[in-house]
Amino acid sequence: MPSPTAKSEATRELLVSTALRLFREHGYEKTTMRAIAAAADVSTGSAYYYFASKDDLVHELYRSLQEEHRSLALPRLREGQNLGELLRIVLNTGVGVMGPYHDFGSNFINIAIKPSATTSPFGSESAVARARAISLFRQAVAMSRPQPPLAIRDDLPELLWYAYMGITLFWVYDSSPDQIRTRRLIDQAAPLLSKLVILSRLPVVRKIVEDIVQLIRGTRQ
Amino acid sequence: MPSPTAKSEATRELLVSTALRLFREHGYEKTTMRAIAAAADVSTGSAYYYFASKDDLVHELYRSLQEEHRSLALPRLREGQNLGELLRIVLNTGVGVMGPYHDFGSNFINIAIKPSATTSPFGSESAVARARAISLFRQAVAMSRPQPPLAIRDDLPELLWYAYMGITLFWVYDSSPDQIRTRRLIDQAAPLLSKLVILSRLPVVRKIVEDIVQLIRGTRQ
DNA sequence: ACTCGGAATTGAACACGTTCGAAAAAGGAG
DNA sequence: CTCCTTTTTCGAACGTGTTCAATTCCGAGT
Repeated sequence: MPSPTAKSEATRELLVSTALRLFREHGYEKTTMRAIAAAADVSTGSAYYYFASKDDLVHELYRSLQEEHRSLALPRLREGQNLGELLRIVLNTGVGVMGPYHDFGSNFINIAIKPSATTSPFGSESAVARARAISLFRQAVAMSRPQPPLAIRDDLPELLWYAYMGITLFWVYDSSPDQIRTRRLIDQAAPLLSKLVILSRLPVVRKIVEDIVQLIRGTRQ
Repeated sequence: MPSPTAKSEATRELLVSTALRLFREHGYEKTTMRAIAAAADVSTGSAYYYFASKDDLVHELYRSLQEEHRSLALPRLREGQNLGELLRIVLNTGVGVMGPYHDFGSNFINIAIKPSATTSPFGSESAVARARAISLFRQAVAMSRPQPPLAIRDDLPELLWYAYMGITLFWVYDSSPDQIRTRRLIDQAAPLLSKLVILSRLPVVRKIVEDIVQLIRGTRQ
């Protein structure tokens, strides 16, 4: 894709929308590159002209879900709620959005985990996407009353995002109908996380929390 | 593999050792099933007679590493050390054993993450392998002085194993030479975890810790 | 209007993981 | 030994993701 713009943008979009539809309708494995290309009335070679790999197409789904998560969650957050409730909303909205794709949740992680590519939630190359995901938690933290202690306020969103990653992992393995167990986990974990934040005010605890924050910061290179 | 024993056991072992060698020498992707079969002087079909998939072969590597981790770590643990030091040893030994395979660390996770198969560290089907991994931490906990609070002693090994999984994830992304950053992380995190355990004695903290333990237990179904 | 150069498209081809039907080897019972 | 079943081996073949040389398309410069 050398030139910045062109009417081939339409082809690209068509491929994305086709791919996402097939992913939703037939799952990850049944949706072959040939099938996507055929459904979009282009050759397989053309599909590869726009997307470097099948994973790259899944990456589009990933971004799409992230945006949907954001646009669904933000309006549900009300200023002044306590952190636990806000977290509950953000997390539940998250698994709600992912729900239709539960059957290939593991493929998500497979792709997300690769240290290469822009998809990985951890790799340095996806710092932008990660920051955007974390900003959702930052918003929740900012809206919460009472406000979390200043000492951790800046790092809390990232920590909460890590927790979200853990819950996502649980979700992948959750074979209960409608992933009801994940919902229960969230309902319990959200207020718990909130309590932990409050706890960090305690003088004894604060020392260690500061150590932990330092540790996390250290991992950022 | 219907019959329990046979001299075909030798063929199986040959395939395993060949595969592990090629994995070590050429990495994950360069080591094709055809290459493994050829190096073991059998047909690709035969390789599939013994192993359902390439992942299955990686699973053998996984188990091999786990045993090596165990047999290297256990003799290094001394009764009476504090938990932080014991943890440091277990964790460092772990990443040490994995070291030679760092280049396909992500493949490990890819395979481990699949909700199917016996490989997954979380899936219910690999309860045995997971229990064995956790037992290494149980040993460390049992040897530590002072002993962790009774309230969490039983669940602590599993929690520590989760921490180990997190560190492994960090290790996968650690591109520093010899994964030195992961070593630093371990050296900091181990005493920190130990301090957290001590903290759980505090009356205020204990309540929440009990909630967390309940939560973890709940996730076990 | 013509040419030219890059953008876009194509379908065949490759390598890989995996499957499969059939054949060879290995036992075991008579 | 012979027959029959079971285990083991084989290699061709399939479907997939991906690559690539070749071709067509299209717009800008003259």
